[in-house]
Amino acid sequence: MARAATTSDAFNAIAEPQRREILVLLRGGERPVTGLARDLGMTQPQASKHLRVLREVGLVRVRGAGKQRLYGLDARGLRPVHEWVGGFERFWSESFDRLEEYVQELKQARQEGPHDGDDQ
Amino acid sequence: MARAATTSDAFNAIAEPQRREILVLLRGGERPVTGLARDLGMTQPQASKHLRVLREVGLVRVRGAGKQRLYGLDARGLRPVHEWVGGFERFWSESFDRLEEYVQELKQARQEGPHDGDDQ
DNA sequence: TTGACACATTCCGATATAGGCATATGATGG
DNA sequence: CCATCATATGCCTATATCGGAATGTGTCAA
Repeated sequence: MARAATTSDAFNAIAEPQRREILVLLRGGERPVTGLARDLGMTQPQASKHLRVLREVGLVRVRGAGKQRLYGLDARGLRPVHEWVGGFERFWSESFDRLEEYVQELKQARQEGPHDGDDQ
Repeated sequence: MARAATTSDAFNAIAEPQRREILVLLRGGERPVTGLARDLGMTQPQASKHLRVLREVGLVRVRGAGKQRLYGLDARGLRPVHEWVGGFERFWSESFDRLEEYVQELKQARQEGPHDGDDQ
Protein backbone atom coordinates (compact mmCIF):
# COMPACT_ATOMS: atom_id res chain seq x y z
CA MET A 1 0.00 0.00 0.00
CA ALA A 2 1.18 3.53 -0.65
CA ARG A 3 0.65 6.64 1.35
CA ALA A 4 -2.92 7.65 2.05
CA ALA A 5 -4.44 9.73 -0.71
CA THR A 6 -3.98 13.46 -0.43
CA THR A 7 -7.73 13.64 -0.81
CA SER A 8 -8.42 11.30 2.05
CA ASP A 9 -8.72 14.05 4.62
CA ALA A 10 -7.71 17.57 5.55
CA PHE A 11 -4.58 16.33 7.29
CA ASN A 12 -3.25 14.92 4.07
CA ALA A 13 -4.45 17.79 1.96
CA ILE A 14 -2.62 20.42 3.97
CA ALA A 15 0.57 18.40 4.14
CA GLU A 16 1.53 19.98 0.84
CA PRO A 17 3.11 23.42 1.32
CA GLN A 18 1.70 24.90 -1.85
CA ARG A 19 -1.79 23.90 -0.91
CA ARG A 20 -1.32 25.61 2.41
CA GLU A 21 -0.26 28.76 0.65
CA ILE A 22 -3.32 28.61 -1.53
CA LEU A 23 -5.53 28.41 1.51
CA VAL A 24 -3.78 31.37 3.06
CA LEU A 25 -4.32 33.44 -0.04
CA LEU A 26 -7.96 32.49 -0.11
CA ARG A 27 -8.45 34.06 3.29
CA GLY A 28 -8.41 37.32 1.43
CA GLY A 29 -11.48 36.30 -0.53
CA GLU A 30 -12.32 34.42 -3.67
CA ARG A 31 -9.69 34.16 -6.33
CA PRO A 32 -9.47 32.83 -9.86
CA VAL A 33 -7.02 30.06 -10.67
CA THR A 34 -4.66 32.17 -12.68
CA GLY A 35 -4.38 34.77 -9.98
CA LEU A 36 -3.40 32.15 -7.44
CA ALA A 37 -0.95 30.54 -9.82
CA ARG A 38 0.74 33.81 -10.54
CA ASP A 39 1.00 34.88 -6.93
CA LEU A 40 2.42 31.56 -5.90
CA GLY A 41 4.80 31.24 -8.81
CA MET A 42 3.35 28.02 -10.05
CA THR A 43 1.94 26.99 -13.39
CA GLN A 44 -1.76 27.09 -14.03
CA PRO A 45 -2.12 23.28 -14.27
CA GLN A 46 -0.36 22.94 -10.96
CA ALA A 47 -2.71 25.37 -9.33
CA SER A 48 -5.70 23.59 -10.84
CA LYS A 49 -4.52 20.25 -9.55
CA HIS A 50 -3.92 21.51 -6.06
CA LEU A 51 -7.29 23.19 -6.09
CA ARG A 52 -8.86 19.93 -7.15
CA VAL A 53 -7.43 18.21 -4.13
CA LEU A 54 -8.58 20.99 -1.85
CA ARG A 55 -12.01 20.86 -3.40
CA GLU A 56 -12.27 17.11 -2.97
CA VAL A 57 -11.58 17.37 0.73
CA GLY A 58 -13.98 20.26 0.95
CA LEU A 59 -11.55 22.98 1.93
CA VAL A 60 -12.48 25.16 -1.01
CA ARG A 61 -15.51 25.58 -3.18
CA VAL A 62 -15.86 26.91 -6.66
CA ARG A 63 -18.18 29.35 -8.28
CA GLY A 64 -18.34 30.13 -11.94
CA ALA A 65 -18.01 33.78 -12.76
CA GLY A 66 -18.04 34.20 -16.47
CA LYS A 67 -14.96 32.68 -17.98
CA GLN A 68 -13.38 32.49 -14.62
CA ARG A 69 -13.92 30.12 -11.76
CA LEU A 70 -13.61 31.75 -8.41
CA TYR A 71 -12.25 29.57 -5.66
CA GLY A 72 -13.24 30.37 -2.14
CA LEU A 73 -12.18 29.12 1.24
CA ASP A 74 -14.29 26.69 3.23
CA ALA A 75 -12.27 26.33 6.38
CA ARG A 76 -14.74 24.17 8.25
CA GLY A 77 -12.69 21.12 7.39
CA LEU A 78 -9.76 22.58 9.28
CA ARG A 79 -11.59 22.63 12.53
CA PRO A 80 -11.06 18.94 13.32
CA VAL A 81 -7.39 19.39 12.59
CA HIS A 82 -7.19 22.33 14.92
CA GLU A 83 -8.94 20.42 17.64
CA TRP A 84 -6.79 17.36 17.27
CA VAL A 85 -3.59 19.33 17.44
CA GLY A 86 -5.03 21.41 20.22
CA GLY A 87 -5.22 18.28 22.28
CA PHE A 88 -1.46 18.54 22.65
CA GLU A 89 -1.39 22.13 23.72
CA ARG A 90 -0.46 21.60 27.32
CA PHE A 91 2.37 19.38 26.19
CA TRP A 92 4.17 22.18 24.48
CA SER A 93 3.12 25.08 26.64
CA GLU A 94 5.08 23.67 29.53
CA SER A 95 8.80 23.07 29.58
CA PHE A 96 10.05 19.57 29.24
CA ASP A 97 11.13 19.22 32.80
CA ARG A 98 7.79 20.27 34.09
CA LEU A 99 6.13 18.04 31.55
CA GLU A 100 8.03 15.05 32.85
CA GLU A 101 6.95 15.97 36.32
CA TYR A 102 3.41 16.17 35.16
CA VAL A 103 3.55 12.77 33.57
CA GLN A 104 5.10 11.37 36.68
CA GLU A 105 2.30 12.81 38.71
CA LEU A 106 -0.20 11.12 36.49
CA LYS A 107 1.52 7.82 36.95
CA GLN A 108 1.68 8.23 40.69
CA ALA A 109 -1.93 9.17 40.75
CA ARG A 110 -2.85 6.00 39.01
CA GLN A 111 -0.52 4.14 41.34
CA GLU A 112 0.88 1.84 38.75
CA GLY A 113 3.78 1.34 36.35
CA PRO A 114 4.23 3.17 33.05
CA HIS A 115 1.34 1.22 31.63
CA ASP A 116 -0.44 -2.04 31.99
CA GLY A 117 1.26 -4.85 30.15
CA ASP A 118 3.72 -2.73 28.29
CA ASP A 119 6.26 -5.51 28.26
CA GLN A 120 6.59 -8.65 26.14
CA MET B 1 8.87 14.74 -8.09
CA ALA B 2 6.91 12.73 -5.59
CA ARG B 3 5.11 13.86 -2.52
CA ALA B 4 7.15 15.63 0.12
CA ALA B 5 8.86 13.26 2.50
CA THR B 6 6.87 12.29 5.54
CA THR B 7 9.89 13.42 7.49
CA SER B 8 9.98 16.84 5.93
CA ASP B 9 7.84 18.45 8.63
CA ALA B 10 5.19 17.87 11.25
CA PHE B 11 2.42 18.47 8.73
CA ASN B 12 3.51 15.51 6.69
CA ALA B 13 4.32 13.37 9.68
CA ILE B 14 0.86 13.67 11.19
CA ALA B 15 -0.88 13.08 7.89
CA GLU B 16 -0.65 9.38 8.63
CA PRO B 17 -3.49 8.22 10.92
CA GLN B 18 -1.45 5.60 12.73
CA ARG B 19 1.20 8.11 13.59
CA ARG B 20 -1.47 10.35 15.01
CA GLU B 21 -2.70 7.52 17.16
CA ILE B 22 0.80 6.89 18.40
CA LEU B 23 1.11 10.51 19.44
CA VAL B 24 -2.19 10.33 21.26
CA LEU B 25 -1.09 7.28 23.18
CA LEU B 26 2.14 8.95 24.11
CA ARG B 27 0.24 11.69 25.87
CA GLY B 28 -0.18 9.15 28.62
CA GLY B 29 3.57 8.96 29.11
CA GLU B 30 6.49 7.07 27.71
CA ARG B 31 5.83 3.75 26.07
CA PRO B 32 7.92 0.94 24.65
CA VAL B 33 7.54 -0.01 20.99
CA THR B 34 5.83 -3.30 21.59
CA GLY B 35 3.25 -1.76 23.86
CA LEU B 36 2.32 0.77 21.24
CA ALA B 37 2.23 -1.83 18.51
CA ARG B 38 -0.06 -4.06 20.52
CA ASP B 39 -2.45 -1.29 21.50
CA LEU B 40 -2.73 -0.05 17.96
CA GLY B 41 -3.01 -3.47 16.41
CA MET B 42 0.02 -3.07 14.23
CA THR B 43 3.14 -5.13 13.86
CA GLN B 44 6.30 -4.23 15.71
CA PRO B 45 8.19 -3.26 12.54
CA GLN B 46 5.37 -0.98 11.55
CA ALA B 47 5.44 0.74 14.87
CA SER B 48 9.19 1.10 14.68
CA LYS B 49 8.97 2.66 11.26
CA HIS B 50 6.34 5.14 12.27
CA LEU B 51 8.29 6.01 15.36
CA ARG B 52 11.34 6.61 13.23
CA VAL B 53 9.45 9.15 11.19
CA LEU B 54 8.11 10.84 14.29
CA ARG B 55 11.57 10.91 15.74
CA GLU B 56 13.07 12.43 12.62
CA VAL B 57 10.62 15.30 12.70
CA GLY B 58 11.22 15.67 16.41
CA LEU B 59 7.77 14.79 17.65
CA VAL B 60 9.03 12.00 19.85
CA ARG B 61 12.28 11.21 21.56
CA VAL B 62 13.70 7.94 22.71
CA ARG B 63 15.33 6.80 25.85
CA GLY B 64 16.95 3.45 26.38
CA ALA B 65 15.66 1.57 29.37
CA GLY B 66 17.35 -1.77 29.50
CA LYS B 67 16.19 -3.95 26.68
CA GLN B 68 13.42 -1.55 25.95
CA ARG B 69 13.40 1.81 24.29
CA LEU B 70 10.88 4.17 25.75
CA TYR B 71 9.36 6.63 23.34
CA GLY B 72 8.10 9.88 24.71
CA LEU B 73 6.14 12.76 23.28
CA ASP B 74 7.77 16.02 22.29
CA ALA B 75 4.81 18.05 21.14
CA ARG B 76 6.67 21.27 20.55
CA GLY B 77 6.73 20.52 16.85
CA LEU B 78 2.96 20.59 16.80
CA ARG B 79 2.77 24.16 17.90
CA PRO B 80 3.46 25.64 14.46
CA VAL B 81 0.79 23.39 13.03
CA HIS B 82 -1.69 24.55 15.61
CA GLU B 83 -0.88 28.15 14.94
CA TRP B 84 -1.14 27.79 11.21
CA VAL B 85 -4.49 26.11 11.39
CA GLY B 86 -5.57 28.57 14.04
CA GLY B 87 -5.15 31.29 11.49
CA PHE B 88 -8.35 30.04 9.93
CA GLU B 89 -10.38 29.96 13.07
CA ARG B 90 -12.62 32.87 12.33
CA PHE B 91 -13.38 31.36 8.95
CA TRP B 92 -15.09 28.35 10.43
CA SER B 93 -16.51 29.92 13.55
CA GLU B 94 -18.84 32.03 11.49
CA SER B 95 -21.50 30.77 9.16
CA PHE B 96 -20.87 30.90 5.50
CA ASP B 97 -23.32 33.63 4.78
CA ARG B 98 -21.81 35.86 7.37
CA LEU B 99 -18.38 34.94 6.13
CA GLU B 100 -19.24 36.07 2.65
CA GLU B 101 -20.52 39.29 4.10
CA TYR B 102 -17.30 39.71 5.96
CA VAL B 103 -15.24 39.17 2.86
CA GLN B 104 -17.41 41.62 0.96
CA GLU B 105 -16.87 44.18 3.64
CA LEU B 106 -13.15 43.73 3.30
CA LYS B 107 -13.34 44.30 -0.40
CA GLN B 108 -15.50 47.37 0.00
CA ALA B 109 -13.15 48.72 2.58
CA ARG B 110 -10.29 48.45 0.16
CA GLN B 111 -12.47 49.98 -2.52
CA GLU B 112 -11.30 47.72 -5.27
CA GLY B 113 -12.11 44.53 -7.16
CA PRO B 114 -11.57 41.00 -5.84
CA HIS B 115 -7.85 41.53 -6.16
CA ASP B 116 -5.36 43.51 -8.14
CA GLY B 117 -4.60 41.93 -11.47
CA ASP B 118 -6.48 38.73 -10.89
CA ASP B 119 -7.27 38.37 -14.54
CA GLN B 120 -5.18 37.00 -17.43
C1' DT C 1 28.86 -17.66 25.15
C1' DT C 2 24.42 -18.62 24.39
C1' DG C 3 19.52 -17.95 24.41
C1' DA C 4 15.81 -14.95 24.74
C1' DC C 5 13.65 -10.78 24.32
C1' DA C 6 12.98 -5.87 22.37
C1' DC C 7 13.64 -3.38 18.63
C1' DA C 8 15.62 -1.70 14.01
C1' DT C 9 16.51 -2.34 9.29
C1' DT C 10 16.19 -4.20 4.69
C1' DC C 11 14.02 -5.92 0.60
C1' DC C 12 9.83 -6.41 -1.93
C1' DG C 13 5.58 -4.87 -4.35
C1' DA C 14 1.71 -1.90 -5.17
C1' DT C 15 0.30 2.62 -5.33
C1' DA C 16 0.08 7.55 -5.88
C1' DT C 17 2.10 11.66 -5.74
C1' DA C 18 3.92 16.35 -7.78
C1' DG C 19 5.98 18.50 -11.73
C1' DG C 20 6.37 19.37 -16.73
C1' DC C 21 4.12 19.64 -21.01
C1' DA C 22 0.53 19.12 -24.29
C1' DT C 23 -4.08 19.31 -25.05
C1' DA C 24 -9.04 19.02 -24.17
C1' DT C 25 -13.08 21.51 -22.33
C1' DG C 26 -15.85 25.78 -21.28
C1' DA C 27 -17.56 30.19 -21.57
C1' DT C 28 -17.43 34.83 -23.96
C1' DG C 29 -17.59 38.30 -27.43
C1' DG C 30 -17.89 39.22 -32.07
C1' DC D 1 -19.59 29.64 -35.73
C1' DC D 2 -14.89 31.22 -34.56
C1' DA D 3 -11.07 33.02 -32.05
C1' DT D 4 -9.71 33.66 -27.47
C1' DC D 5 -9.09 33.60 -22.76
C1' DA D 6 -9.52 30.67 -18.39
C1' DT D 7 -9.31 26.07 -16.60
C1' DA D 8 -9.23 21.21 -16.40
C1' DT D 9 -7.17 16.78 -17.75
C1' DG D 10 -4.23 13.39 -19.61
C1' DC D 11 0.26 11.37 -19.98
C1' DC D 12 4.95 10.50 -18.40
C1' DT D 13 8.80 10.24 -15.07
C1' DA D 14 11.03 10.10 -10.71
C1' DT D 15 10.37 9.33 -6.14
C1' DA D 16 8.73 7.67 -1.76
C1' DT D 17 5.30 5.81 0.80
C1' DC D 18 3.14 1.82 3.66
C1' DG D 19 2.57 -3.01 4.44
C1' DG D 20 4.51 -7.62 4.90
C1' DA D 21 8.06 -10.92 5.83
C1' DA D 22 12.67 -11.90 7.06
C1' DT D 23 16.60 -10.82 9.27
C1' DG D 24 20.04 -7.87 11.68
C1' DT D 25 21.48 -5.52 16.10
C1' DG D 26 21.62 -4.76 21.03
C1' DT D 27 20.94 -5.89 25.83
C1' DC D 28 20.33 -8.82 29.65
C1' DA D 29 20.66 -13.07 32.33
C1' DA D 30 22.47 -17.53 33.36
